[in-house]
Amino acid sequence: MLSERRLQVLRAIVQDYVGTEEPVGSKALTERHNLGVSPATVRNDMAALEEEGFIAQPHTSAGRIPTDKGYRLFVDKLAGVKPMTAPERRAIQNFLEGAVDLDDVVARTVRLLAQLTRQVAVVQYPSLTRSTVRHVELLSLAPARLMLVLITDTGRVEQRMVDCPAPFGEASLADLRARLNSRVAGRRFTDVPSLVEDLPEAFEAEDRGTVSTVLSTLLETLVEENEERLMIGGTANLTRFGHDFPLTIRPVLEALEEQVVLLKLLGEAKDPGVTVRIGHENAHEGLNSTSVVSVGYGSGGEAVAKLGVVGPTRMDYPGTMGAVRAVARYVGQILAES
Amino acid sequence: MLSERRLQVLRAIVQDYVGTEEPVGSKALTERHNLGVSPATVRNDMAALEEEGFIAQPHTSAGRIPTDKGYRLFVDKLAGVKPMTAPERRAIQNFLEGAVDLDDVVARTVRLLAQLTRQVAVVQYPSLTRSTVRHVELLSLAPARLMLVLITDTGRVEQRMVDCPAPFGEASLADLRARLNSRVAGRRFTDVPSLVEDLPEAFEAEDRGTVSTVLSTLLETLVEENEERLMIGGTANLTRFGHDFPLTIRPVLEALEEQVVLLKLLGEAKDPGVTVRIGHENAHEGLNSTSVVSVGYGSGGEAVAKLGVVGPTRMDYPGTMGAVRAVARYVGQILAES
DNA sequence: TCTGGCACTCGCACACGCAGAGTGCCAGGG
DNA sequence: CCCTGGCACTCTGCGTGTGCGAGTGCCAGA
Repeated sequence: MLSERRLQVLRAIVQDYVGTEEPVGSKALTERHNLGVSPATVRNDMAALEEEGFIAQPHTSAGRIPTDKGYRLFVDKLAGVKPMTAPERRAIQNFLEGAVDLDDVVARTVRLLAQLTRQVAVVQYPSLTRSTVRHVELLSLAPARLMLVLITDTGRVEQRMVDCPAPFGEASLADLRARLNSRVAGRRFTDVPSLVEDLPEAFEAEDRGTVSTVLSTLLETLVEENEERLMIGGTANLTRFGHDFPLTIRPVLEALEEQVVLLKLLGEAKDPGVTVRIGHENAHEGLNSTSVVSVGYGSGGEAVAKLGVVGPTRMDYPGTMGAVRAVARYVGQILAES
Repeated sequence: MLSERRLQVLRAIVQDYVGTEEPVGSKALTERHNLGVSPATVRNDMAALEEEGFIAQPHTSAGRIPTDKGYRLFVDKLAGVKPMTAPERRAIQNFLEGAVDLDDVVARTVRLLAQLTRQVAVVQYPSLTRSTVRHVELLSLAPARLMLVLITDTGRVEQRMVDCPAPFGEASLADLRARLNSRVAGRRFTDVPSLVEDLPEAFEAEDRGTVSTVLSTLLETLVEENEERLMIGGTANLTRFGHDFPLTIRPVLEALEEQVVLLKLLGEAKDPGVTVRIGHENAHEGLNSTSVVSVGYGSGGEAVAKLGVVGPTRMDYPGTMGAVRAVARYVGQILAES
């Protein structure tokens, strides 16, 4: 186990490196933080920390920089979450309250997060599986062609075309619409399959094919749309990455364009609180030199989606975590109100 | 007026510079293109071209590079649009045909354009104003709260909440729905206002307030949604920009995040054919070192939206223009079919 | 266990010199 | 009149060499 002072040294190294972006040496450390010991002692501690793999030196006779393992220790043990100040909170709230619809909420959240953290922000649209149905609408576009519209309690709208096996009369349509809504309105998506199972039986034989088709389209929508959408922003902040960044930035931009990758990234965060994945902890190798800070948010007590930021491993973890947590909280409030 | 040979020299300079990304000198020019004259002669021509502002040298005793004005002349007079090859056309068609809905069409188009041109692709969603109404649906969510859903012929769906001044019965709702659809279905958005003008008069006095509210919401949707959405992709291609690119890339990324800027950019292109805006011709100064190649596309003969690419001024104009034009054409076809 | 001292190691910035590419200009020839 | 070959000049990029400074590791002493 590392002594208390060595942990303090590590903390100091992380803080200084995050601030200056330059390897930090023993002398500078003792000057900027009053550790109460001399540089020589700090050097010994550094040697030990390096031995354990928490810090490394880019070249012999340069200062030390934290490794992924070092950041991990820092995040887990040495740093808390820095809460937002009262004015910041107010600003967040004001900014989000101006939103007019779900798209706008998400768009504003992305911009807000990017601005607060000065990093790349990623916000997942509220997921369908955990939300509830507000309304299902069926429109007849042609004799054997329907449009299915699904409206969720988070304000999301999904539409699907349905090609019917047989023409479907207006009366049957109205009947189906009414029955469908009385069963599923207000219910959770996960409950829908069992609730509509026996619906075709209530109809004439000639209509059953169409009813089944409509239902299976509805169920498909619930599942398929779990390839959920997300929005990203603040990519201009990537330019603050580092000096050598043509090489660093490219894979990151590529990864950010792959929605699948990002969704997996956010999905991996299982904690109820803020999750941090540092450098090589990220499965996708394009993101090996980045850290991802994410958290779930939701309209009720429960998380319906995730949001987070992607930035260099050399980031201000306490501040970023604080911002992410605060934004998630207020977005949740906004969603609950609407 | 410039002599024929001088134009050839300019063309050769543009082609070589685009290929090599390095200033091109008189000797290299005569070697790579058989102009039939000596380097010395070419030097004289270059001096003249520089005098006129078509080319410039980064430093004394370096080769020449084209200026924005040089590219402009090249695009206008010296180069055509390079048509896609047959296999390329087939590939485009196949790729786009797999799309399942409008979002998917746009997403695929973006990826396709980015891949073909190796640049940043921008695709505007088919605009509302020029498309026609397929269906208007009204749903009652609460006694005095309706949801208005608008479905366009391009498959786009917009929804709006409507708070009614008075409760609105199911019968009135069905009536309004029927009347509304019989008037506007299949009609152009621009025609809608005059078509629904007198609708409230057909209703009982107590319902007129609500009907008016619904109508004005509908009209608002048409106008307001002209803050149209768009999708971008291929930002990773920005890394191919140049050597000094931290400085170049930042404002570009910033500009790309401002939807307003991009929409204005695309909107400026008035030509029926492919439009090219080179370097400083772009109003937004973050894009002063980029060129924008754009074109309108549409489901019928008429353009309902724009798409294009953003890349360095040093780009392969004929190839890019060909790719943009071809993609626009096929997207139009796909939209017409669906 | 901490401290001060000391020798050592690198990386970085800067200066120098050289080779190569490109230019402008000029006088001569078709 | 236009083109050509030649010539002197300019500038960039690159490889080499040197000095400085920051930082380290180790050791002896408190």
